[in-house]
Amino acid sequence: MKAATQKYLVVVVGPTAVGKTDFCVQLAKHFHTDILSMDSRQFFRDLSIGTAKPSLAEQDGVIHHFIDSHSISEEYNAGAFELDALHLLRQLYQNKDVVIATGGSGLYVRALCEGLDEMPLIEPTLRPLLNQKLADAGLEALVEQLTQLDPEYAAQVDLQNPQRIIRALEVCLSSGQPYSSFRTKKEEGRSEFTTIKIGLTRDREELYQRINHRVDVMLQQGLLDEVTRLVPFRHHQALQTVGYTELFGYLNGQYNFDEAVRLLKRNSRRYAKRQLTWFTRDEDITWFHPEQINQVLEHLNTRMAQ
RNA sequence: GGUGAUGUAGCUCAGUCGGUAGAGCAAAGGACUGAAAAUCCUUGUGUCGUUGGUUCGAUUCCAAUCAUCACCA
Repeated sequence: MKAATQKYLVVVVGPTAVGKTDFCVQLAKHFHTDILSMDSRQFFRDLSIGTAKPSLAEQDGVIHHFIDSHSISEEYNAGAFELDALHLLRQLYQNKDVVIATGGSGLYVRALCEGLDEMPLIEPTLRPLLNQKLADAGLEALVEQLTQLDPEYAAQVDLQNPQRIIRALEVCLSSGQPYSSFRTKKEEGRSEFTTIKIGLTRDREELYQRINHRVDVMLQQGLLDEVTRLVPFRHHQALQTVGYTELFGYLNGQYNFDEAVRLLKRNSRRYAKRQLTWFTRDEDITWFHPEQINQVLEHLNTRMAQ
């Protein structure tokens, strides 16, 4: 019927180092289309080696969006990404039927595929204040404040997680309304395009070997130099990142270089585990091994014919 | 060949004056609505090297044996 005008977003997710980049470049070439990155750290121009950002050679002529799109001094977040990415997709769909989106940041993937609830603007001075209160008065004080402003949310959040509590308080204090009143979970979905989600995974042991090896390669490529250059910016949110924090610790003299490498590998493995925890919960994802490109193409054909 | 030490969780080790064991690291599982590569929660059963002996009962004592290490020849 309207198959000719149907638009598709092929979403490829998976843990770090599983092999998404190479896989997606192949997919993009097959569909003669672009890649939209959903990776919360590859946005930043000054973070390259440590984020395993695809080099120009690896991009192999395929246009990658949301890579090198921001400066580390910018505060970027999942809500802004949702708006920017949707805007870009509308442009791309003017002359493409398929776009590939890939990344490992679960919240950003959700923002693009499902959409986040609309939230009020936040008064930017609040977060520093609340962080100060956390340091001075402790978590209990924040919990108490939240219990008064939004008892409903207080009953369901992890009350031991300061970031969750502070975010909720930011919303409550900025808007004068409880955070929970905005969390309507209205299942927005996307009417403009059809999303097909592909998950890439490997045996845990194989994945961990790849992670360990990739860290060694990053170090050979000059990760330590990259991190050293970024020391003046280490307090930016963009640099609260695996690969950077461990080497900052070494440069600070907190431990020796071998220990930094050990921590870097370990934290990368743990990050991969967290990604898998997030993605395996998503029942819309169909899982493949990165070498199963032909099976994936078959799967996509079938889905697109429906 | 002799003497001594060691052999307990994936790794490094502690411990049980005989009542089947616990730390650190590693690891596993989970949560997640604008900080998300962030943040937070939970999780320790392992032939106590092997085979015998003593004992109501042995990982703990004794003997033999194997392995590893050190020293002496």
